[in-house]
Amino acid sequence: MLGKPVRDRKTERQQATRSEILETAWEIAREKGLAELTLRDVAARIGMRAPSLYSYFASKNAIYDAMYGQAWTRYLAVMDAIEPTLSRSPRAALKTMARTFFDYAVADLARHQLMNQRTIPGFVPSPESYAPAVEVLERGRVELARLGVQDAGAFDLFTALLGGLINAQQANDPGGDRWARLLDEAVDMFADHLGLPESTRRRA
Amino acid sequence: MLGKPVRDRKTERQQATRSEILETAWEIAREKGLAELTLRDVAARIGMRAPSLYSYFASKNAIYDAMYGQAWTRYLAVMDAIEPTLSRSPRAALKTMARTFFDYAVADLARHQLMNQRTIPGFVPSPESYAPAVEVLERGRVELARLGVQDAGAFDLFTALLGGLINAQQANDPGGDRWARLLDEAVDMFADHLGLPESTRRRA
DNA sequence: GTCTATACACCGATAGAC
DNA sequence: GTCTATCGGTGTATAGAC
Repeated sequence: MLGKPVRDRKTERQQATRSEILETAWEIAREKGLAELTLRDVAARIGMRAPSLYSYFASKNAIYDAMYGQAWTRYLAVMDAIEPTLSRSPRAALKTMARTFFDYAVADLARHQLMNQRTIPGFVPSPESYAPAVEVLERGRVELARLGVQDAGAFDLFTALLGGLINAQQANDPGGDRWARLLDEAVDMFADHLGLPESTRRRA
Repeated sequence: MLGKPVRDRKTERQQATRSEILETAWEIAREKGLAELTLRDVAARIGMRAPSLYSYFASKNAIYDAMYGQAWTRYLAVMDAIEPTLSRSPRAALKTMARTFFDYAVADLARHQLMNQRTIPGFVPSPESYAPAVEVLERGRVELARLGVQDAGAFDLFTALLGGLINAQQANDPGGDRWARLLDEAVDMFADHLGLPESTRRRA
């Protein structure tokens, strides 16, 4: 009686192939656009035929779903990295959080579309992949509460403001900074509205 | 020698059919979603076959394009209607403008997707159809300038804020009012930031 | 002149041989 | 597990019926 091996080489191999598929999918999405991703294209780049992908993912949407989960999970890691640097000043911390999310969104159009827009017809993230997105939001909510922003409506206002700036930047000035350079001002506007300490800069 | 008739019955008929196609396309988009629109479906509902539509529109995207133009042109009419009611109070006028645009966007999901999002892969509005959208923006810019908001960045901030609220409402609480009820507060926040007269309501 | 039938290339997905 | 073959769907091009 030899018992079960510690490592399951088969599932390890399976996982490696899944990762390879996802990596290739991201690559194509960045090159050609998220919607232009095709199974035949993904398969060809890794030396397979399209139907073989169904051994690793149940459908094309399942691939999108895994990508969605990856994108949000990776952003959780980004949040972990910046958390220690969050200043004691509420405004500075708000600005860092906003800037970090803004930059992550703007850095990869395809990823941003998948994470924050409904650009793939019929795609709805599974609860499993949605979980990290919820956690990002929840961490943001907690962090803002810590900074003195406890009102639920205020948090909704903050996310809408941030999302609006990201969207405007991506849609109307991709690659530029027309809305990016308004980000700090927007956060100050929000902070002023809530009466957070420090700064009172206004426009003429 | 009879000269050219005053009315061109042929182009009249052609125009009528074009309108019928667009009307049907809107109907399907509202029923099934903008992306689920198919030429075969449109054609079937008006008693045609799909290829026949090519006598009236050069492509499917040309249909989307015409719809895009219609949506923005109709909003111009909405602006005409509310313009006389715009109060002398800058804040009240801002709120009316914001609320009007918000309601128009939220009233028809498919229309909003077409007007304000890039949800159709590969669709880019033609200059011709883009014109009314530009005019809406330009009128908004002029109106805000009249109210004392002359800074270009401030106008960009306003559009981003408004767009963010609309987007959040549609994406996260369709049919509800979680972000709709923040609209007046958001406008006040913006107005406060710019130092516009009247009101100073704050959150705790 | 309008509309249709046909066809093409491409897509996601499935069935079954190996 | 990967393949070939195929299905039903799409947008679209074109030849020709009436």
